[in-house]
Amino acid sequence: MLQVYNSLTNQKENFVPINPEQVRMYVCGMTVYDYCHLGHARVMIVFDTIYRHLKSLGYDVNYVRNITDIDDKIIERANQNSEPFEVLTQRFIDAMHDDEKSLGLLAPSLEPRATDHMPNIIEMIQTLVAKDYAYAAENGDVYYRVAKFKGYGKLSGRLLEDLRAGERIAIDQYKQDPLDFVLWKAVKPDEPYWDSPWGKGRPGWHIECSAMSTHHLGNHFDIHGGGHDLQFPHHENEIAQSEACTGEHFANYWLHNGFIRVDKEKMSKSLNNFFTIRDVLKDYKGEEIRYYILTSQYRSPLQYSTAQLDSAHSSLERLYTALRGLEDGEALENSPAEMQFIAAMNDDFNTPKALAVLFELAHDCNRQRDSQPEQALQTAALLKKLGSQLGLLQTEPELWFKGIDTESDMSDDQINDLIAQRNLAKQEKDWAKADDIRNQLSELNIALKDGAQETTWRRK
RNA sequence: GGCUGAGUAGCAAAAUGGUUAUGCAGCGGUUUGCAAAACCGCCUAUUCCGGUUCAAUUCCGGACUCAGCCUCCA
Repeated sequence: MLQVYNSLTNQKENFVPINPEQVRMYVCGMTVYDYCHLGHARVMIVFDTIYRHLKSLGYDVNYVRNITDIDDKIIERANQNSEPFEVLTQRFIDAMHDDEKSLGLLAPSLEPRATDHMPNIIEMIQTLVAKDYAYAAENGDVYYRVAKFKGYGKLSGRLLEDLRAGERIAIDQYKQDPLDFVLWKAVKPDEPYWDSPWGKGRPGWHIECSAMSTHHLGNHFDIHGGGHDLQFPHHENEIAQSEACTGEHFANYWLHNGFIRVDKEKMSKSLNNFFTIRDVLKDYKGEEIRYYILTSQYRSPLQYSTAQLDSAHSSLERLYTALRGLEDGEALENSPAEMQFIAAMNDDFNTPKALAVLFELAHDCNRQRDSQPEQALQTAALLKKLGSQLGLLQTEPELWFKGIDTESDMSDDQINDLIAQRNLAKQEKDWAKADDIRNQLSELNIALKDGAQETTWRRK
C-alpha cells in the first residue's frame, strides 16, 4: 500500500486515488526566463520518479506539469534583451527540454502553457467575481478576497491573524485587504497583454495553475506537487481560487519536495548561489545528477557539493560494474529484493532505501557471477529493472564505461590497438612495456582492467 | 515575532523501543606479473538535559543549533 506524506495534513496517509485505476497529478513547473538550475532538477527528478513509481503500481497516470510563460520576470528579461517575450520563453523551454533529456526524464502527459489558457483563466476570474470572491479595483487589477474564503491557510497551517501580524505584508492602496492577492494585472506601458472584461492585462501567477489544473484534470484530482517554497502562498492561493470557483475539494494529496542547499542556504535565483543543470553537466553525467538527487528522501534538504556528485559517480560505477557482461537475463518476479524495493518506494518514495536494495543486488551479481552464472543473469536483470523505476541504469554498461568515441583524444580503435600491443608484451612477460602502455592510457583517462579472458577498459 | 521541518559515524543518507542499513572514503586480507575491479573482514554513530520503560538514537517534555515559509522563488 502506497503511503504519501500529505502537506495538507502533515502526516503520511494511505494513497487512495479518486478513480481506482487512474491517478491525476499536477505539478507546478518552471517559469521560463532563464536556464534551469539544480533546484529545478530536483523537482523534475523527484516527480518523474513518483510518476514512474505510480505507473509501476499499475495506475494509468495523467501527469500534468505546467509551464509559466508569462510573468513579470519574463517581461523584464525580454525587455532587457529587446526581444518578444515569446522568443525568450521558447528558447528556455527548448533548453529545459534538453536538460530534461539529459536527466533521463519521461515526458509528462501534458505540459500546458499559461498563454494557451487565457480563456480558461478569464472565465475562472469571472466566476470568482460573480461569486464575490474577487473584485475589480480602480487601477484595473482584479483581486481575490482572501478573508471570504474560510479555508484560507489550511495548507500552510497559517491563521489569517498570524498573516496579518506578519512582518512582510505589502500595503497596496488598491487592495481592500493587504492579504488579497492579484488575479488579473492591468497592462502597463511596454507590456504584452490580453483583452479581458476588466481591460487589457495579464493573469496573476496563481490563477494560471488553478485554471490549467482544473481544465485538464477536473475540479477534484489526486496529487498536486511542487517545491516546498510554493506551499505558501502559491498553493494556498490555488486552493482558495479553485475551491471558491468550483465549490469542490481541489487536490487530495499535496506533495512538496525539499530544497537543494549551498553552504546551508537554499539554492535560489535571488541568492545567486545556483548552479544550472547545464553547468553541472559539463563535469557530470545526467545520470550522476539524478543519482545524487535520489540519495536523499525527496522532502529532506539536500546539500550540494561536488564531493556528493563524485560519490554518485563512484556509486554508479559500482552498479554498472555489476551489470557489465550480464545483459541478457530475465528478471525473476516477486523476489524478496523486489518486494523490499517496492515497500521502500511505497513508503513515501523512500529512494535512499530503494537504492540500498540496488546495492544488495549488485553485491549478489558479483558473488553469483562465476559460481552461478544463470542466477547472476537474473539478478542483473532485476537490478536493471528496478533501476529503471528510478530512471537509472538504463545505459548499456559498455557504453556507460567507454563513453562516446568522440569524447576524448583517443579513439576506441587506437585504444584497442594499444591494448593488443600490451597483451603481446604481457605474453612475452615484458612487464615494463605492459605497464608503460597502461600508464600512457591512464594519462589519457583510460583505465584498464585485466580479466581472465580479456582486457576491458573504460574512460574515467 | 508567527508557522513548518531537521539535528545519525570522515562525508552523504536510511531505519528501528532490545538484533548488519546502504553508498563514498579509510584499514587488513584473498585474488592479480603488478594493478584495477570483485570477494572476505574491519573501522567510526545517533546534539544536550530530563521523563516514561526491564530497555530509547527511536516515545514524551525542555534546551541549544540549523534550515525553510510569512516578498519573486522548485
